Amino acid sequence: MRADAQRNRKRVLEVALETFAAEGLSAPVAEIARRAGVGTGTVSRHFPTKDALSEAIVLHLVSEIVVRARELAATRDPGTAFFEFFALMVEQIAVNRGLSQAMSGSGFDVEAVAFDPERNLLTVEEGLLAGARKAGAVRPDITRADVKALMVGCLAREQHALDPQARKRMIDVACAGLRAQRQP
Amino acid sequence: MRADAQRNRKRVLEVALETFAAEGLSAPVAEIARRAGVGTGTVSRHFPTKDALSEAIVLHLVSEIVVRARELAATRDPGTAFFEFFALMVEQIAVNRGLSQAMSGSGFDVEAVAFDPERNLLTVEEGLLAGARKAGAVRPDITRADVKALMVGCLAREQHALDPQARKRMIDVACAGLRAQRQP
DNA sequence: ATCCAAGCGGGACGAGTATCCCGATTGTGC
DNA sequence: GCACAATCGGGATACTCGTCCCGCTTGGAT
Repeated sequence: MRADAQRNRKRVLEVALETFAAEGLSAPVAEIARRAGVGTGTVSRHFPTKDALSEAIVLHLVSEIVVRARELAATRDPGTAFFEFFALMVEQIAVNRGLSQAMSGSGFDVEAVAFDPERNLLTVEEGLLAGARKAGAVRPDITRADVKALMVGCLAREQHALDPQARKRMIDVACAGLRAQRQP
Repeated sequence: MRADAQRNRKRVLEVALETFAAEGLSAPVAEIARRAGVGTGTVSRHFPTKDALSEAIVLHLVSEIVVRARELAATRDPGTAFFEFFALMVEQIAVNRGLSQAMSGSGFDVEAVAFDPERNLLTVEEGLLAGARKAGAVRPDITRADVKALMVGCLAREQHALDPQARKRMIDVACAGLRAQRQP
């Protein structure tokens, strides 16, 4: 691959990351091209479709989160690891409008991307959840889908106010719900 | 208004309700016209824009929910009233894809519609929440936006499985979080 | 039965967007 | 330097929708 092509590819990726984070997934490809200082043709040559572009970005972000999740799993007791992971996910995704949309379902399928063997977020997540369940830190009937749904709830909170205190409160409420035993 | 015009208006409203519930808010107007057996012109004459159509529908649904919420407020103790209202909202909205989208923010503004004086969902909701807070049934720092965010979370759960048991569990988890006191 | 305005159907139009294509340009091996 | 293939830019194309318009139809009052 020619050096300029490599530069352009990297630049498009960076700009797309920023743009999707700021404007959401509906940002036009032409806008990304403009900001990156290239033509639309250059974008679509490197990433044949818009989905291919978003996937490349998400793949990168997910792989970063997986690293931090593994650290948590290794250095904390099961309960703490799980709840810190929950907060970490929400904090990371909350500042990225594109990721929020993807999580909330109005976008492409994050799960499909997350199945990539080397970066398997799902496995780490399941491991953290299983550990927390076993340690009695979360109710035994909670599933991964429940956890994700609560994350989406925390992210939805951002629509009303970008108040960090409100975000913390939501995370706290969600975690309290996961922890509590079933009501009699 | 001529009798046939009245009939058509009603039919369009009914079909649009079903269609938005089943397909979501992105269902084309032309599709609604087709199902209603009328031309697109007929739809846009009765409802000048697509938003006007969705608003008419939401207005109707909200007014129904408000009636039931007022009943709850009148016949239950504050805590029970609030939690049953929470479950009621989720159950009602979960079966309507259009409403779910509107709640999750990827649509028009439900809050604006809900401000309609005679059908003020917000007031009832705030009243139920205040009552529950005062009775010590929910943590004192919870706001209406927090409650809505948790509802969105419960609705997000539906994307993975339409399992009624999972829905109940999510509602239970969310309510437990609202109830619990802040972690030390 | 007649008339005519209210109402209707559905095609025209325009906006927004992703994708493809091709003539112009530029990096790179020799 | 030179040649040429890889790469680029951005206009052309195709598609989906919402909204508007206009010639035809029909309800309902007389």
